[in-house]
Amino acid sequence: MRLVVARCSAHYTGRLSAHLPLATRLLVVKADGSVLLHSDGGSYKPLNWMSPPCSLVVTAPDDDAAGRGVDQVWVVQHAKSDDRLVVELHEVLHDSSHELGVDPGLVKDGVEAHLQRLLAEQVHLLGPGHVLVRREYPTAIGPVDLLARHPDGGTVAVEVKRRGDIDGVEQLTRYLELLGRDPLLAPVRGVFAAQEIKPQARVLANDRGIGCLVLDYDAMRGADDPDSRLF
Amino acid sequence: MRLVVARCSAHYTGRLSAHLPLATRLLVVKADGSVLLHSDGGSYKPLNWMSPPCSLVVTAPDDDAAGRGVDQVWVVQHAKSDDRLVVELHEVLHDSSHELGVDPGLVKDGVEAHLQRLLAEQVHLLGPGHVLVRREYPTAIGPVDLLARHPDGGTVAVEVKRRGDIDGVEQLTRYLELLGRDPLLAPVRGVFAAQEIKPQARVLANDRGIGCLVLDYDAMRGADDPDSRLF
DNA sequence: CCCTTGATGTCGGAT
DNA sequence: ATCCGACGTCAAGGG
Repeated sequence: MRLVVARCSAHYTGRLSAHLPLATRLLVVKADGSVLLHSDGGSYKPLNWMSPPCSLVVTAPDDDAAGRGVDQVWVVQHAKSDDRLVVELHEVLHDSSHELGVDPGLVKDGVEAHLQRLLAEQVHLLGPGHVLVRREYPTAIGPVDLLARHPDGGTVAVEVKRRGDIDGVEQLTRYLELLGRDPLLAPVRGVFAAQEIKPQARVLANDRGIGCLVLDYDAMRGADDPDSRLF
Repeated sequence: MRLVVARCSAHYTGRLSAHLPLATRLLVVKADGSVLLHSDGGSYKPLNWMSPPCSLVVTAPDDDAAGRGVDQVWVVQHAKSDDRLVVELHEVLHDSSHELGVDPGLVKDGVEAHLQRLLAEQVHLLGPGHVLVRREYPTAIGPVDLLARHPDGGTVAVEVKRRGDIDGVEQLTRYLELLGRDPLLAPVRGVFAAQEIKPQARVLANDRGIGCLVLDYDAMRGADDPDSRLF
């Protein structure tokens, strides 16, 4: 990994065209040739970048560029598309290289898949007497997150989201329409389950006769395994 | 901006919990206190990070951590949520600070707004005899990208996207339903215009009687102003 | 390999 | 401030 701090300007052309005026920025060149241009603020997204696979070629400036005070020109070309990033470095304030090695990568916990698994284990949260049929119940238009038997007969289709917005209700609606035609399943009720349900989503769900269930992730995780709450 | 290269491990807790095993990484501390942990590969997204507003506190390791070889501990706490990133630095290989100043920011071109403007100017692409009514035609549920008069009478509502997927067709369908009730506009045809139209979106559009128009951005830009193709 | 969905999405504009 | 949609979205999982 190479770290360069320099006054620079940049042009990107590809899916759009973009230009960065002259300013002092951090340039990161990773081992795979990818390049990031960061300013001293904002979030983790670089001002400009090139994703791998790509190649970096450093050249001397032409006469015109040299006249504008350019010290060196970086041309970063994507290997599979015509995306191209051209950086003009005017003044290099820092330049160092470092051997980092391969990263073991991030270990995650707590995403939608986990919520889905927990609700499958705690299907009683849908109401007493519910029995899980299966997770990821397949349909022609994609898998339903959870399918359960309703104690009064019929079936309950559950869409699980971390944050429940209107799209999730639309998605569940499409499933319900399809599943409702199956005489082995009908009648099919719908439940929209999420850690947080947006008001608009709740209104739409109610309007369509879909139930809403707010999931308490910490409580569900605690019920699943008290020890795992420690971290 | 502070750049540190160090062997480190990290824990994040917040919207999820995540762990980074010990490895050599780049740590970037920006002027606003935000922190990025980058490996020497992957994309522009860091392995772990904390977005502003947040505060960084560097402390000495406790006895247990010191026993594991930890040299210093960074606690990065988000100011408005309970998101927290804890980094244990085992060995610092590089540490430098740099004054970058404020960045003037990115100048973009070529997004959906530009496509919309070009199609408004080249409304003949909808077919001969079409006349533009207006861009951003207001409705109760939001503005329609383009509204035009059809040569055979009635109106054409156009949804413009860079990449046309199923959501855009749904959006246009809602507009058509609403606009069709207006006797001054009816009958209202729909056209889904995008640089690229996904097969599923095309099928759905056809099924609903909505026309599909693939936009050639370069050609439209060239027709608009040949010089602007140079960059 | 293409397609679909989720994301600690991020980011910007409008309400 | 919140809500909503676009993004050079990226990245992972399934057919």
